[in-house]
Amino acid sequence: MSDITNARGYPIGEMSKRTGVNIETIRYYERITIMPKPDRTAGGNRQYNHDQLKRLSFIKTSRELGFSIDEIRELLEMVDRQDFTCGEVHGLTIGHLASVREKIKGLRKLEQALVGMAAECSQGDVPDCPILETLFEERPTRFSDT
Amino acid sequence: MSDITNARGYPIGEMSKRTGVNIETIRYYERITIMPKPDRTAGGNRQYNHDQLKRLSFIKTSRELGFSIDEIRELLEMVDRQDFTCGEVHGLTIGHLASVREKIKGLRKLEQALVGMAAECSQGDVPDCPILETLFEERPTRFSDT
DNA sequence: ATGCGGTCTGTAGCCACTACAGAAGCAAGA
DNA sequence: TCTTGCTTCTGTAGTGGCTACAGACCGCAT
Repeated sequence: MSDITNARGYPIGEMSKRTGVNIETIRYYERITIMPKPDRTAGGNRQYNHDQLKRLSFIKTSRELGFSIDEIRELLEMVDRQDFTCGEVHGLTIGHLASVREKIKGLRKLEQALVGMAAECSQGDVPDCPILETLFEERPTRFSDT
Repeated sequence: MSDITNARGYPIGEMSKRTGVNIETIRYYERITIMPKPDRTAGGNRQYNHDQLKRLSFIKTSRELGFSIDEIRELLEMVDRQDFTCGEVHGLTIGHLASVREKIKGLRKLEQALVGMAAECSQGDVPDCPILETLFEERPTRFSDT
């Protein structure tokens, strides 16, 4: 728990604890080259530095925000090359925001459809169910092209 | 376009056109046994009947409503065995509805976070971006545990 | 020296498809 | 009957973003 640990670098488990990213996932990120190959101990164990911790944390936060790995790769490449402008990053974010809103819209429609079906249902012991009837319609008007 | 086609059964392409399910996906559904093995022509091509068309259409609609393959399998098994009650189906639907609402909630939070980040951004030509700064925070308060 | 937990590599599995390759079927026209 | 051209066939591998092993090795405390 001293800063010597810090100076020596973080083993992978420490990285995992600090960021909340699974150990297997950290190695996966290295394999797909969004995390760099870290230093190794004499015995071959990974040793990360503080920059790498920040990078992993960046990836984690971005994933939580729903950015795809490719989008994150793009962001990180801009950061690495130091040649991004605020406008570019903004654009990427807005684009992602649009797709999130699309997803929400889709899920809302879906929610309404489910609510509608459930409302028609008696919930009784009878083997006669309006939900199944809806699902068995050949061209359910519910989802036609709204 | 006559009903003779109908009497002979539908080839897989016709099934695909009528339901909007990809041909490869129809074969996949057969492989994972949520669609039955259909009859074959002398030459070995699949020939579906009307019940199978209805079944595929059921699967398609359910997928559009976000039911997982396993949930659909469960519904279909109840239908096949004829031993479901309206209450059971209702339960499955309500359970699914809850998970859809969870997803919407998550996406809304995510949306707000993105909006917040984007709002702070000047969108200018400067290589100094509050969005990236947020992403690089070690423990972004934005997502801590709300 | 020993024990025990952390870490290593490599591979396979998850979900729900999708995308081929290369061969064979099928219907219509010449 | 033959050809043309579309459809369908099987089997396998790839997608995204991890996750889960197995079996061996590392590193630190006692």
